[in-house]
Amino acid sequence: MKAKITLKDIARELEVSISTVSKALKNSEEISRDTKEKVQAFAKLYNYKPNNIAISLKNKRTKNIGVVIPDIVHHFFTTVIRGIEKYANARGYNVIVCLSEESFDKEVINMEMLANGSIDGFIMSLSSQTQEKGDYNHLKEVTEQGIPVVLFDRITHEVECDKVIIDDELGAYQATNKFISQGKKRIALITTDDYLSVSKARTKGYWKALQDSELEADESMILKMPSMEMDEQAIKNFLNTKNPDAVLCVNEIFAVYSMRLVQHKGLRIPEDIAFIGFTDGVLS
Amino acid sequence: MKAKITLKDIARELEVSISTVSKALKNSEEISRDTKEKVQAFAKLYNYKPNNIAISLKNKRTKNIGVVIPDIVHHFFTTVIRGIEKYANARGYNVIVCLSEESFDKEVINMEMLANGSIDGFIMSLSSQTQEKGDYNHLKEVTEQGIPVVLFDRITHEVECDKVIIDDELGAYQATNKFISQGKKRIALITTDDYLSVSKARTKGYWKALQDSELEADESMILKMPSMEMDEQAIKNFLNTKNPDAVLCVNEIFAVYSMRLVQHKGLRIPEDIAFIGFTDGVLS
DNA sequence: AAAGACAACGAAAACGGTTTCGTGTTCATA
DNA sequence: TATGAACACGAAACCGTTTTCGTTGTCTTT
Repeated sequence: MKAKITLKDIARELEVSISTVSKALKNSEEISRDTKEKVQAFAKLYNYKPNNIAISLKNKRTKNIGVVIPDIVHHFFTTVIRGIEKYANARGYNVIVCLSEESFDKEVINMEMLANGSIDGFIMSLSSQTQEKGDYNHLKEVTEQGIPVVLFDRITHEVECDKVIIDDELGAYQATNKFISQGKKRIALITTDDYLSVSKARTKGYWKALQDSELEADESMILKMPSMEMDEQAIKNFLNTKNPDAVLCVNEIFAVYSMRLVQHKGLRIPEDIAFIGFTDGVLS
Repeated sequence: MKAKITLKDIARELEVSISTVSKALKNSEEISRDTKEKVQAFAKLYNYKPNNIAISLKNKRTKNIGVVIPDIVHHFFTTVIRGIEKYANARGYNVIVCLSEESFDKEVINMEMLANGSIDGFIMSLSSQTQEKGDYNHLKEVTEQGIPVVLFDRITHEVECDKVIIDDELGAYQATNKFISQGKKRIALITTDDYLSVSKARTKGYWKALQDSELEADESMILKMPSMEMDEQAIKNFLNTKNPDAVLCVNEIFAVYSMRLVQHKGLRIPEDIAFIGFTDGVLS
């Protein structure tokens, strides 16, 4: 086991000072050609690599970026991580991934851990519990400390920071309009509870599209699932009693389950009943 | 913007030395009750949190663990990450995720970055290119430096380190036997090239099961896809010419595509043609 | 009253770098 | 010959901690 070599080691071996070694490796003008070559050759020979931690401490920047998301076994979030990682890596940054698992407490703890010097900035999507609770003090604290935060997808407007979202309201509006223009009359929506900002926006877009049309917007055509857990029975009942000819689903899962249910009933898709589901993941 | 407070700040305000503050916060016996209370109260008031980087430098451990995987938009790998993250987090560790994107060079670069002090250990699954190339020097180097490495799923036996795998050979063997016991005669295998250790093991298990049975093992019943890219035409041709009554697929994707193809042909599953695919992901 | 014990604290080194600011040579110039 | 650049290098501070090893002052003991 050969331990990592440090500036001090090189300095001792070559009988120069640490400062000289440091400068030589940076190709500083102050160091003579001779010395530089000697030092650089030695460093290469022993495969010297500066210690990231020491540099971080000195420069007060870690070249790490913290990504905090509610869930990782999820096509959307992994796609985002892949994008972040690619971009970050090309710029010499590393990505620290923390999972809140939809829990407020975990989100807070994770952020506090990372905020104590481990990262230069956050990219995050809020946990459902956080959105439900409406408590964003942990976010405000880190921004007040000067740590940049970027919120994506599950965001809040109560914190001053950059945000990146897809226009859920517009998307739902357009999807619903598509149904309308196809002559669908009984357009249902299957969504989750409103505490998820995306669901809320999509519901809003759906509602608006109906109000802007001749069709009447009917609260009872909306099925709000209390959690992300699948409740086939609830969907079944809903579809049977409301008998829609078009269904907008706020996510893939709901769409796929619903489609299976109506297929079992012998209905044709999309002639008898049409579907649009959000996010174009593996299931689609 | 209120900057983070340091030991030095507290020491200055309270007119004691840095060492006293440090000890007081650690509830050291050498510090008087009075001083400890004063320091601790002040620290709490100003929300003092020690700087992770400084501690890392001092202790020579980062409480970070590096996870290097080939791909993240993948049910299996995300499930693993979730498991790692959960376990790590409970022990105060953070997870740095690096993606090799199946590239040898990226894998090497990522590991070198992390190995310079950023992490205490690696958990990784090899990129396909690395397995193809058979070059594991980057792994050997970090282990020689005393950095622990754990390989999972896509492993190699050429590096001395802990490994965690599922018994792919046994799994394939049992799956193939299941087909045989169901009376299937023409059992095909759709796999990738052998450089992926998992594919190799699964192919071996398939082959062994056939040899152990009365059925003849026929090389031509094995379709080797040269890459992970889907080539529908190749599968189509294969299924048409070989006309199997059972197909073992080394991954979900192959299975789903193949099933769709035969469904289009009007065959019944599993009566006319049965399928078994590895990994129980979203697609399944 | 001198000596030792003990309590409470501070100085300084260390982790591994970067960077500012000397300092001692050598050499050309007035 | 004295002056001053220019050159090549080293000392030391600094980043924020931890930790060892003094150094005080007070109190007890003989």
